[in-house]
Amino acid sequence: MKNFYQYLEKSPLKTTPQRLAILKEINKKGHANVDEIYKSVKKNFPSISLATIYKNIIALKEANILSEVCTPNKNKFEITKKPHAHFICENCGFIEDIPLDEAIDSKIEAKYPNSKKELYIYGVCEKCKGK
Amino acid sequence: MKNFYQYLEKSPLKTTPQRLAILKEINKKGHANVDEIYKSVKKNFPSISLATIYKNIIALKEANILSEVCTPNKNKFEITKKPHAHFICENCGFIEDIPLDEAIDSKIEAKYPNSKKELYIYGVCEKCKGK
DNA sequence: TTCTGTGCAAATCTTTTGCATGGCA
DNA sequence: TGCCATGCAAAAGATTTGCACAGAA
Repeated sequence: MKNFYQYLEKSPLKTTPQRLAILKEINKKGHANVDEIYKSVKKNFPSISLATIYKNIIALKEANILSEVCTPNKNKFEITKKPHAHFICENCGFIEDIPLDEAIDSKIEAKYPNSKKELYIYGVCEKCKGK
Repeated sequence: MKNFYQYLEKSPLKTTPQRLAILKEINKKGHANVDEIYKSVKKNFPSISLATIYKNIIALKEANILSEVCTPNKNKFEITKKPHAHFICENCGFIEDIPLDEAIDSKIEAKYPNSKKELYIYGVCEKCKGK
């Protein structure tokens, strides 16, 4: 379990209960979109506003605490971790982290040094296959 | 230069001047977002409506004639070609097709057969570097 | 105490929908 | 001619903004 206090303290952002709640929720889900974050955080934090979610997602992304996963449907957010690839279910939108093959990573790095690499693999997840 | 008539004739979609204009515009730009497509097509086609652009992008994607490139900002569309990677400028949003390394491709294919692979490399384009 | 963050409401932007008319096959 | 596609206008959804107040440092 991460210590989100430290994440925020090391950043230029102030530590607020709202920010901690947002980070906790994203961490719990692994990946979540704006609406999912809003609805979940609101349960334990009824006064929170959607504008606060948006403003904080932008701020937390700029502070590199959050990363955005872009899909044809809703974009989702995750806690920034070491580089990895994503498996995305074309049916239900489920996102799963998968290790980024070291050989692939260094091959790209050789050609595009210091670039951010995003590898998305689209398919149908086990749950949806079973239906 | 592609023959967009044939693309449409081979699909379940009817060939209309609007669809041809949309495809021609995307092909010309390489990659374009909804608004760019609308504004450009409107110049030669003043009566076209934004709803027509949206409806057709969805239909053309389903017919696999168009592909979507997902970025943290506006999503863009391109004519579906053989698999390739994308370089995306973090500054101006410019997208450039880059060859998908064969070794990388087959490595992923071995692990995730028949999956759609999307590799995005983020950096700063030459134009923006020069500024 | 200072200055950033929050919450609300309104504004703005984006995308979708319904329906009458037009036009491709 | 039959149906799909278009265009318009309205609706619905998503995101941003301004401002007064609250709260972290």
